[in-house]
Amino acid sequence: MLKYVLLGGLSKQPVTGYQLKQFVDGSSRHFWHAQTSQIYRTLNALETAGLLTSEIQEQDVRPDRRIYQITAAGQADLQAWLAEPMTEIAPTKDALLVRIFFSAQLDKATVLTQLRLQRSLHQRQLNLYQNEIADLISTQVQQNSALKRDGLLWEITRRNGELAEEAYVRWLDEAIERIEIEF
Amino acid sequence: MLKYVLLGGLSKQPVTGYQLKQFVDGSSRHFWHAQTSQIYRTLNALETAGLLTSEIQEQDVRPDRRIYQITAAGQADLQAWLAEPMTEIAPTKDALLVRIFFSAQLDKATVLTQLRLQRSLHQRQLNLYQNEIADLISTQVQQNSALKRDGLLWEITRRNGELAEEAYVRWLDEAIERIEIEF
DNA sequence: CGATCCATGTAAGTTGTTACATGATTCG
DNA sequence: CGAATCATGTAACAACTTACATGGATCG
Repeated sequence: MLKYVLLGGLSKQPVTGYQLKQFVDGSSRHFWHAQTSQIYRTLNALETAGLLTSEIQEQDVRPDRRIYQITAAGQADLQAWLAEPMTEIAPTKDALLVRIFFSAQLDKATVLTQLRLQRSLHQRQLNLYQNEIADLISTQVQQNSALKRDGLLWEITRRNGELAEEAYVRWLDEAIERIEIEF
Repeated sequence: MLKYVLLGGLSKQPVTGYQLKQFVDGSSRHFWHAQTSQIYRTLNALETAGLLTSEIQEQDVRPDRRIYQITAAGQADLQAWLAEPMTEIAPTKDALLVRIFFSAQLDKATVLTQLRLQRSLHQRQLNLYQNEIADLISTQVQQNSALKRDGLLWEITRRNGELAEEAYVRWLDEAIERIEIEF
């Protein structure tokens, strides 16, 4: 799966591993993430498989860098994967839900502190989607009109994050209220 | 993390690996899941660490089974973990969002088919939360009044699934409409 | 009589995390 | 002058997935 995130990130222009890491920490952070070490290992595997090539670009000021470029085989693999119908829904792994589910022995104050802290974190994430990320996408599209089709998809992806965080914050508010009264 | 799901599943009564697998495929499915093989391996590790013990129970009709029981050390470890404040939000990994983000080269019909299929799957999941899972929790609590505190937490966890799926379906409806018009 | 349930695991492989390692440049 | 940014990786470990393996009992 990281494979396709990287191929996707390379599908527009050749970039470095470092730039892909920034993509994974930035734009793609809310639907896929990875550590630097894993990115470089996956890039090596993709190069071995012939889905991308790389070459070193020497630089005077900054350290030399390795530029990765997607091959025709890589593009074909990516497009085939993108078109594959998904017959399942994405599984969730959420440590907060695990904790809540088993928290019957904890005292009320501990549970409430946990939920309130999460509320502030998710509220901040919601603001990020509504402001910084929304602005980023619209400036990107305005600067390059060739990205109109991409821009729509980025906006749709962003909107998923916004709606998901909205629902999560609403759920936390509900949960806090119920715990206060019934726990 | 699976560690705590298993300790949590064992915190009420001793059960078998098979029953834990059913728990992981059932009630805990929407916040944590695992394969059978991983469950048995993790149970071994937990036993080695002294967080649980096991003994074989012979059965006439059915195959013999190994019953796992949490130790005092296991209970302490679990409670300490439950009380730990979470300073980050759960990261998302969603292959549909990866696909949508990079789908600019695909044709409209393929993208719409993808989204509509996902809509039907998430709608079904939403119904599950609203009906089967809600009923399951309320019958469990009615049958055993000692589970009132647990029942509230289970219900809160279920409600997270319901709100999340509601938001996801709403997002898919929005996305389908925008793609139909603007893509 | 075939599918499903009960019940437990091993082996091999892939994916992901954490820690470590290096070193120049630019910004405040 | 210290922190952050640019830039790339290795090593070790932990977590997770997929495939394989077995075999009786029950249900439709």
